Amino acid sequence: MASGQGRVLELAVLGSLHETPLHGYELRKRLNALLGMFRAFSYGSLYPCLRSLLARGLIAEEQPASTTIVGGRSKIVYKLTAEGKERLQDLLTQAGPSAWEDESFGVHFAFFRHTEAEVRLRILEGRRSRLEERLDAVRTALARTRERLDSYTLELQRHGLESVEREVRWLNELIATERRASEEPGRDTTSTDE
Amino acid sequence: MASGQGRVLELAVLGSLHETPLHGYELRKRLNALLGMFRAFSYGSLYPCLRSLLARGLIAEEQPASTTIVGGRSKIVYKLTAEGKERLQDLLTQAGPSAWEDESFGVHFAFFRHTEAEVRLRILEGRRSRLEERLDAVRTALARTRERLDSYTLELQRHGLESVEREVRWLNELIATERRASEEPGRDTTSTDE
DNA sequence: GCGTCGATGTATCGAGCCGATACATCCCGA
DNA sequence: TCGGGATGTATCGGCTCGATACATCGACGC
Repeated sequence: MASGQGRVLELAVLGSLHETPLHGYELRKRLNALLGMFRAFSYGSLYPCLRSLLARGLIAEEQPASTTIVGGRSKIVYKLTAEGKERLQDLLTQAGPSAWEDESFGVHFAFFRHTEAEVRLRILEGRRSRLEERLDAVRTALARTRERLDSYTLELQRHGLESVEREVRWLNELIATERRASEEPGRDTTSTDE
Repeated sequence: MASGQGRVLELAVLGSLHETPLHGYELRKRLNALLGMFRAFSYGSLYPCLRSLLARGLIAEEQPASTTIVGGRSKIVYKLTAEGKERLQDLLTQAGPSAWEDESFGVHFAFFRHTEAEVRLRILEGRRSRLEERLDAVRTALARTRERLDSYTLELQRHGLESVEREVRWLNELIATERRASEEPGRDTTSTDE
């Protein structure tokens, strides 16, 4: 168990490499463009993660192949191995708290294309109850202390509450869409695999 | 420099204790109610922080005082020292990137009541440019890869973009309000100190 | 030709922070 | 009376970030 390595980053890397082989620098750029609004991975976590994945045989270095030896600029291109693809499918199938917490939800969502419809639905719903829990907690706390709060604190609470409420509405729409798509006779959005 | 201890948590603790003395458990509850929507501090960072603050003389243990010795339940109540108040004023005056990043902005905002009007304005504006930077980056990246993206990724981007745009509009309103208040002749919102 | 500046690229280190966990006490209801 | 849930303090392993170091490449002016 010495690796651990934070399932989120692992999923993000595996998922990205599933599309096309990449080297570290480019991988980071893609990831941060993909998730730009939610999080930003740093080299300090990316490189250790790549090393761990390499050691576990989930990714492999791609030979420069006679064609690409132009400059000779050192560049290590990684690609997914068969085991890596299995592991990716595994991670994509997991619909637990680790899929709908703040830091991980975005990453899971970003790869929904490769996720089964049923799992998508469970993650969406899990995310929604997570947010509703938080909403309840804050609303309760707020009700007990409303008088004592100054206008800035109040405004912060109001803004936070509103943002989360909006995300819940967003999730509601997504869930409805998913339900409609899965019940619809003709079309199947799942597109079995790649 | 052995302490460091993450200025954000330090500010949060000092700011909370400025209102009233508290013990760890209660402190955490207040903090997480105050910032519920944005972050949640854990004991794993809170207690080390308290220890560090104690060692630096910024907070002190409060004697149970003859009145409160009812149960005898071990409980360590901390209060701000004079040095602690100075340090708090110091932290509240800092308007640097450390004040408007994702993790810290909420905390700074929560204590705006104790912050000078000028500093408030600079933090608000700093936060806004930070978000606008991010907006630019993502929009640029999006424009270059739009065709290649599946509908889920696109939806994620759209939602993220929209959320950040909303926060920018919120900041715009706050900034306008601040400006109006500071230019207004009669009222002064700053309320010099406690 | 020559310097240099910014983007590309790999990599590590210190330090902060979280989640899980352990342990103890108090109080309330079945 | 007994167990569970809130209160309360505390630590540990391990992940992650920000800063930093180092090297090469291409383009630009001069």
